[in-house]
Amino acid sequence: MKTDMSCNDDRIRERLVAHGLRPTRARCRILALLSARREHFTPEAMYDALRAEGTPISIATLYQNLAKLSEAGVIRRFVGPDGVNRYDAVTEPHHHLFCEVCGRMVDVLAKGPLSSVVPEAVFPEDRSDLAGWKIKGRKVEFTGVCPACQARLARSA
Amino acid sequence: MKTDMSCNDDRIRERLVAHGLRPTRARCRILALLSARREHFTPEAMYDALRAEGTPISIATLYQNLAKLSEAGVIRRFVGPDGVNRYDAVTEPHHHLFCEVCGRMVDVLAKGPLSSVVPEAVFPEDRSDLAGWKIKGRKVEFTGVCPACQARLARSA
DNA sequence: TTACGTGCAAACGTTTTGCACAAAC
DNA sequence: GTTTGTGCAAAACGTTTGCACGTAA
Repeated sequence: MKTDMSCNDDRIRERLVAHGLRPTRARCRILALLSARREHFTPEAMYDALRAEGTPISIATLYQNLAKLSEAGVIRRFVGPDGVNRYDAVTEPHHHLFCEVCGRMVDVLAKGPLSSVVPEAVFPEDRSDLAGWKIKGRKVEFTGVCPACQARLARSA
Repeated sequence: MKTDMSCNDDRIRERLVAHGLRPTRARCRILALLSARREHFTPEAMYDALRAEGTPISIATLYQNLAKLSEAGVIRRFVGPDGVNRYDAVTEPHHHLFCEVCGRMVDVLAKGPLSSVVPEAVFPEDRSDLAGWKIKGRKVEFTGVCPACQARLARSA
């Protein structure tokens, strides 16, 4: 029997409180969604997913909370190669893989010597371009076609 | 004496024709602008720059042509970490450096062993996440503070 | 009870589109 | 002469804001 209209997952609730945010209904739903799947939702996709789950929230509340959660550091905002805003709940450093067919974006948590993924060739000898800059972050973003889309394309070809 | 209202630079004209595009006034101006400076213009910045040069084009024409030129492969569209569309006329592979203070974006044409820029640490052993994907592109994007902004900040501190 | 969160509707800035006229071929 | 590009104004899009009401502490 569920009498509480707000957070029913203590893990989620605690994560919010630990970051100084009230564990409200909307925030719990958003954070639960982002934590459950290792997927990089767009605001639109979140709106649809929450509605499909039977816990719809208004689009204004969604945006307001995405901003709050990002500021507080509970989630992370970034922009995909298609220019669309995306969010994730992951805190470990990782990079992204973007499917140019379906637009899906997943994590690259990995892998091997970097040179096997990013050829040294694109990074020639001297580094004068970086001189004088204070580098604070670096991000590697891969673009390609996901297994599902490859299969679908092969079938229709 | 300039009687031709369209392209007066043969290099630019030829580049357009080689890509199957008519060398119209607007296209020549856009491509000339992007070729002249090694800068990554936003649509807004291009609109202002063209107007300042005395060769204004309508905002609709600008967007229409940025789309055409990108499709044809004459210029390249990408999205900065701030989510703003940017364009460049460079065809060689290179990466980008984004100043989080002033928003300026410049090329990183370079440099040294990749590991000196992107620590191997962020790329652990196994590569299973990439399994099944057809990787078509990779982009390294650096975020930081440019020399000018560092100096300005140091002065006001 | 007081501060804060929510949802609606309206506003916003950016990008796209429909259409008449003009330029390129 | 036919096809394509241009510019205006209007529309569409994703995101933000003002405000009245509801919820958390």
